[in-house]
Parts: sequence; C-alpha cells; structure tokens
Amino acid sequence: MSAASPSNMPQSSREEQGWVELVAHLPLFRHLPASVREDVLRRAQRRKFDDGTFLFQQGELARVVYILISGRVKLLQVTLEGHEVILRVMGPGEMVGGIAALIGGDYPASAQAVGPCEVLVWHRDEMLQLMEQHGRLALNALQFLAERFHELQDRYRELATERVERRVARALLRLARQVGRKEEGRIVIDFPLSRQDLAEMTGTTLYTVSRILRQWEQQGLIETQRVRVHILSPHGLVRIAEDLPPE
Amino acid sequence: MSAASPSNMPQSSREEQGWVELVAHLPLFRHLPASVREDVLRRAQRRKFDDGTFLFQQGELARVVYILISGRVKLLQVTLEGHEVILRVMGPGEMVGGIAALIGGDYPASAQAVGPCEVLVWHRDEMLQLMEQHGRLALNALQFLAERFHELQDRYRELATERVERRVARALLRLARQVGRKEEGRIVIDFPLSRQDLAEMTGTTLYTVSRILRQWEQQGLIETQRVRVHILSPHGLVRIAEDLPPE
DNA sequence: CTCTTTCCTTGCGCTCGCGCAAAGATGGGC
DNA sequence: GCCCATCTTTGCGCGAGCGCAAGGAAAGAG
Repeated sequence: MSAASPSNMPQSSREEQGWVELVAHLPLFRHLPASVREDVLRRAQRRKFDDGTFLFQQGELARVVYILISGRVKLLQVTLEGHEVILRVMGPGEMVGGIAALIGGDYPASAQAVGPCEVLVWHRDEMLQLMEQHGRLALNALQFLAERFHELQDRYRELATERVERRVARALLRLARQVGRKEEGRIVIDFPLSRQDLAEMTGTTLYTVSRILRQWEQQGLIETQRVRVHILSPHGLVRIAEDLPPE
Repeated sequence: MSAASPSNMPQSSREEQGWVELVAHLPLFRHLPASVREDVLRRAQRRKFDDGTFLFQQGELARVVYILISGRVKLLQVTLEGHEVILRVMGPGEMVGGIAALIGGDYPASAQAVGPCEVLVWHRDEMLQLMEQHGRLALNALQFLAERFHELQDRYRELATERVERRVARALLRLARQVGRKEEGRIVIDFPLSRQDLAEMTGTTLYTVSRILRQWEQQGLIETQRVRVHILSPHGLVRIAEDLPPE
C-alpha cells in the first residue's frame, strides 16, 4: 500500500500512468480544480484484492470508501434464508461502498472481487470532510449516486412487471454494454458468469436461466461455454427485451 | 405563491409557524448555520396541489425540486405497456424530484398528490448553486439520497426473493410506520389505499391482493373497508413478513 | 333517490416458472 | 492423466399466482 498522490508516485510505469489518467477523468472529479483533485488523491491509499476476496462484507461497519481502478467487483446481498442477490457488477472508475460510508452505519451488501482488482481507499471521515470543504465534490458524488438510483429504480420496475425471459435478456445486454468486448462479429462478456449468477441478477433460478439460454443458443442468438456467454445477435436479444415478436 | 423566507412571511398564522418549524428541523438542513438556512429558504416558493394533480410527470425535463410540507404524494412509474408501479409514498419533510433535478435530464417517475398538498419549490439551477456554495447542504442531500437508495435496494431484494404474501405484509407494515395513525387498539392507514395500489407497490395483481387481504381479515389480523385498511394485529403481520409459522 | 362510477370479491382454468433428481460436461489441482 | 469440484442440462411434477368474467357493494353526482 502506497500513498496515491500523483506528485508522489512510486514509479512512473505505464501502468501507473494508466490509473492516474483514469482517475483524473472520473465523473467524481469533474469540474474540480487540479489542486483539489490532487489533495483528494493524496489522502487515498492503494490496495489490491485477489479473486474472490471481499472488499467488505454485508453488516460490517462502513469505515472506508473505494474507487475501483482495475478489475471487476460484484455487489451482492444475502437474505436471512440464504438467498443471494447480485445487485450490480462494477467496473473501473466506479465508487464502491460510497453509500454506506456516507450515511454511516453498516454496509448493506457485500463487495466481492471477480478476478484480481486494484482500488483506491479513503477513510470515511476524511472523505466526508473533503466533501464538506469542496461542495463540488459532494455534488459530483450526489450526481453519481443519483444515476445509480435511477438505474436501480428501473431494475425494480423491471422485476415488478416483466417476465423472466425479458429480464434475462436485459441483464445480458446490460452486461454487454458494461463489460462486453467486441470480437469478430460477437460480443464476449468478459468475465466468468455462471447460470447461477445470471439467476441472482434477475430474480429467478439457475434452472430457468439454463433453459432460456439453451433455447437462445438453439435459435442462434448466443453461444455459451462453461461460465461464458457470447452474444451473436444483440438485435435478437433486444427484440426479446422489448417483447417484440421474433423476426 | 409567495416567497418562503421566515423573515418575510406573509402572515404568522399558526399554520405558517408549523411549516417553518418543520422545515427548520429537516435532515436536509441539519448542521447548517441559520443564516444559510434562511438563504436557502428565501429562494423557495410555496405551492399547493389538489388531490390527484401531478407535481411532475414522468419524462418531463426536470427543472425544479420540491420539499413536501403537508399532505401525501405518491411516486409512480408507468411502463410502455401501461403497467403502473408505485415506487413510494412520500410524507411531509421529504424531498420530491430531487434526484432527477440534480442529475439533469428527465424525471424518471411521476409524482401525484394524494389529497391536497403543500410544497416548497426551488429551481434546479439555484439549488445546485446553493449546494456548491454550501458543501454541507450537498452532503445532507447526499445522505438523504443514500438512505433512500439503501431502502430501495432492500425492496429490490424483497421482490427478487420473497413470495407475494410476505411482500404485501411488509408493504402494509411499512405504510403503518410511515403514515399510520393509532386508534383504539388498531393502526389506521390514513389515506385511500385500493387493492390496486397495494398490488402496484408489491409487484402483483389486484386479484391476488384481494384474496390475501380477505384471508387476513378472516384470521382477524386486519379489517378493511372500501379503500381503507386497519391493522388489528401488527404482530401477526410481522410473523407473515418474517415467514414464521402462525402462532 | 337513482344512476354511474369505482372498487371489491370470487370461481375457474391455466401458465409460468420452480425445484428436485439425476446424469453429463468441463476444467483445475496435483 | 486422473480425480474431484463445480457447473450445466433436462425430465418431471407441481403449485403459486395470473387474469378473465361476472356479480356485488359502496360512494358520489345531480
């Protein structure tokens, strides 16, 4: 763990340049004077997490807030009965745990690394102090959170009104947009995604997801391997997501 | 519509005192110097809305943000197919439309008055400017929004994992807590609440809600009239919400 | 008081999706 | 290269909840 100030960087490998660049352009730091941004970054620490480890666990007291630099993190809740729900998959540049850290109290969900990850960490108190000093920073966080809220609201409505098949189609398209990689006429969802995962993202069971994917594969819309999904016809999935009749 | 500054109040009826009092103690204004609070209030306008009218409609450009002083407002989304979803019922002191106004763009939902309402209104730009000036204000808004986010996340998990009966029980208990009035050994949910409304709050149909309420009524847990629900045994509902066997 | 509107109930049939069970596929560890 | 853990498929039966249709009850308008 090293201090994360640009003026104080360990050594300027290409990789280092990468994250400074990334962080500097984050929406969270938009419209901030460079001096303030540096001040904010100076108070962060860097950390790495291995695949499968937890950045924090549901129920823990929220003491820190993260920004993801590289890798993927999934945000999940477990119910008392043991049901798991995946709330979101996060990618580089996103704030993780910010909400709990800002309102105080416990993390309402767990954050688990999917593959190796690198993050910046701030202590809750310090971040709050920074925000009070620099209204713009709080405002940016507010806008970030507001977007996430809006998104969650849409997902809620989806879950309340739509059939499973549509929800799964939407989930795949969302993942494609967020973490998809284009590759010779297909979109590869670029991290391990089991049927179980998809079920937990869409409020259904792995059996139902398996049957749906199987059917789509037979229709030539997708191709699947073990924990991989390739989208061959985004358009076809959109038609399902929008509940239009197949072509 | 009159300027809403305490130092500039139309006339000091008891009613007026009421809202100044209410607003002064809002979480949104906590830890703010009195001078700032007055500055913020001075830039607001007061408005009234009749039963059934809309504070704003889904899809409209978000230009203003409200704080509800009195009455109730329901926040709802309508899908393309015409399905309606009630996201939340809001009471005095709550911010309405803040999210959309702050991120810019359109309101993602409609806000409809349930009975006559009174609100304070700010123009989006002015509120943003105020927040940038006074970091504390942005921070308060952030915390408010974060709480709402947390709540919505729980509702999402509920919807994804729980049976209809539990969800309806939870919805009733939530309403009881939020807008319930105690009355001789029962809790009266103090605004018109149809079966359809409950269905739209819990992601089910009015038929299913009707059957469930009927059953609870026969078990003596609740009493219903036309668009009224009285809770006789909150404890019994909690047992259902928690999926415990009946006593 | 009557008409109209809105809301509520309930029978019935049916579909979607659940979830067990069992067998197969895949890949990593050593 | 073999074994084991994990992931996936699929048959089967079933049950929760949907939603139409029809009738009844309550409230407000005039």
